[in-house]
Amino acid sequence: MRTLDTIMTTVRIPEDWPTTEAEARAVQDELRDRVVLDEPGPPPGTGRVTGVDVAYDDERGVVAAAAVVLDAATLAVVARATAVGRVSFPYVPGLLAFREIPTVLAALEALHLDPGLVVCDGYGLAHPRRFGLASHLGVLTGLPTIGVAKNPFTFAYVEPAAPRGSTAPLLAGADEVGRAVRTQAGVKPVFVSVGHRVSLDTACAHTLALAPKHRVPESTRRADALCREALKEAVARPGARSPEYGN
DNA sequence: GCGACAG
DNA sequence: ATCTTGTCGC
Repeated sequence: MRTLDTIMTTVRIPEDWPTTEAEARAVQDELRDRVVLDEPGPPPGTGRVTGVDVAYDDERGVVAAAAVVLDAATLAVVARATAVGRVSFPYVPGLLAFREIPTVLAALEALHLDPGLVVCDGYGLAHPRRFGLASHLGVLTGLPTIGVAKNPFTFAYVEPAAPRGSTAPLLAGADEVGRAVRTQAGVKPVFVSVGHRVSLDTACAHTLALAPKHRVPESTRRADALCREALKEAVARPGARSPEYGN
């Protein structure tokens, strides 16, 4: 048995990618009703779960994404892919998807296998316009997606009880837009929301199953480590993959 | 108008 | 996200 290969690719930002905040918000308003909310989603502990994450070198305008596929039952790594490109949008709260999606899409496509449930680092429905990164990625790919964030963003939440597995609503006014999930006893919860084609209960169950030893899901931890590696490599050896990172 | 604000 | 040393703990 040899080391698992990592597929590496580069990104080209679409010609019609939004340039201004107004354009980006318009895209969100146009795509938001394509989110599917009436499917339960894949059962936890079966099939595949894929973590995606992105790392940046804003000085050089370089971005790297990683997609790591896990066996949902064992959490063993099944496949990995990375993509490197140029930053496509500045960080603007509420518009994170426009900064992360081109590179994440390239990494997912490079996988050449069904990713199963995609776990994003950020939010889905818990978003000012109910269309965060996870929902956006779901609509673009048709894949079931969820968002697991490390911070409550602008939302209010009730502190979950101390035991692992405790949950409490994440609130936008009176609406439960997500859930605070305690993945480790006595440790700050993570904030789970529905992306696309998955129920909130299923999203929370997957999150708990993916975090048996750490606060953050194993999928996200693996993707985080891999995209950082890819970014280092890309900055150290520009053009090693293809000229100008594809752009 | 001012501050807060996923990554 | 990223900048950053040492340090306590499994």
